Amino acid sequence: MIQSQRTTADAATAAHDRVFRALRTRIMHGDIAPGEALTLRGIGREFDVSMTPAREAVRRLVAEGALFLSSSGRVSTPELSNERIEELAALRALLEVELASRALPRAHMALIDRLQTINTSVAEMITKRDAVGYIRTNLEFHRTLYLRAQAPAMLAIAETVWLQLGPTMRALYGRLRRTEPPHNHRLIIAALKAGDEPGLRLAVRSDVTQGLHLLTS
Amino acid sequence: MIQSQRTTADAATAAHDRVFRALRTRIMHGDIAPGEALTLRGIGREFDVSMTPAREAVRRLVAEGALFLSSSGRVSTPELSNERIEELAALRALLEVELASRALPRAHMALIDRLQTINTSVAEMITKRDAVGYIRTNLEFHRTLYLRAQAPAMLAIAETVWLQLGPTMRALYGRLRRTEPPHNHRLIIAALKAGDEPGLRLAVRSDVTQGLHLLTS
DNA sequence: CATAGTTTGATGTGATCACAAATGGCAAAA
DNA sequence: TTTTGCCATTTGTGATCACATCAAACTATG
Repeated sequence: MIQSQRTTADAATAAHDRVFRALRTRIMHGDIAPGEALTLRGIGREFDVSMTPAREAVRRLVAEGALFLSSSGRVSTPELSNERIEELAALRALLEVELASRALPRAHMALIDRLQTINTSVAEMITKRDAVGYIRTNLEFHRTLYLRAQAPAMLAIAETVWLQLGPTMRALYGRLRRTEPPHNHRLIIAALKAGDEPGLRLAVRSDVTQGLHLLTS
Repeated sequence: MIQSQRTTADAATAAHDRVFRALRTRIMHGDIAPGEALTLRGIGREFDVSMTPAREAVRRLVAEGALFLSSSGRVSTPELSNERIEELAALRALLEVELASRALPRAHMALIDRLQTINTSVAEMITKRDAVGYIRTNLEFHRTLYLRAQAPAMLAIAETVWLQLGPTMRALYGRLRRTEPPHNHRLIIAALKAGDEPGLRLAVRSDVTQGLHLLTS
């Protein structure tokens, strides 16, 4: 087979973008362990593309902080120091409290219903001890809320923070053995219903930083 | 000439990284106007590399939001809407107030002296009406302060925001005809000297958002 | 003169190749 | 047994090419 590339105007996305999106979702959801190595040829083989699109996807992910590039050019998921984890958690708190606060005046009943539905899934993942599923549904909960903030740049930055924390969160929650339903999520929903901004800010901050406390202990 | 690539262990940085850094600095400092188009072959010709490193550099910059990628793959600097500018300014305020606050307890006299020196350059650029020089020295002022916060992830995100605002700031300050010295910078320095955290937060916020007000008016 | 169709040049994309460096395993020596 | 040196394989990098697409200039037609 020679030169059977997809055309750019194809219904399907360009190859490098397809690879990029797939890897990004995988990393954000914690499918890949911290420190796990990736090779360009390996990525190319998996997605049935040459090294070129694989390299471009990797470059984008490195730029987002989702992948770590060693001095010799080898790529792997990052192994975060405790200081870095604390800093990223602080960033989440800073950004997500602001996003939630901006979403509050726009949060109508339909949104709250949807959040409650997602929250059911989150609880289900916890009881099933499905770490990846928990991370995925938990992020979906947060993203659904923040989309209402109408702040795309801020949301994009929050997502890159999630991305950097992805592999570490997986390793963290994978070790965790708890079955409590998501208490803070219910506080968030309650504050949304009540239009209670200080309560909402506090609930979001607690939800975001609770994972950190589990680590330092 | 065939296969005369630099080796990765060379003293010189890899080609794609060299191109990336050069373009990034250019964009952040406002050397490139909003909406200006770039071509891979053009970049390659300018830096004397092939399309491959040029493409990788562009991919990284697109991932950082420094460049806009049209649906047909053409790249250009972004033309920001007013909403986007306001959002990015809000992000700057959020992040930089936090960074300054974290730097405050670590700010010793040597740092303050250096900030004052940089501030002299800033004032000089203003009187010379050198827009690019003003942006460069102004960012140097902020970066010098925030480096003391010991929060690399947060500083990195603040820099990507600067990057996105680069071309627009240039267009903005280029139109601007003012010769006032940087008042807010002096407030920042005074607050640092006094160890006055609320004053510092306010001064940083004012400094960051004042540019916005010049736009909306 | 204006507008629609056409064509030519420019541009991005992905595949493939040659090369240098790094990595890991293996063997030989202490 | 441990350590050191060497070699083969793997891996990233950059150049080059063929191709599809796009944009702009140009031409023909009304």
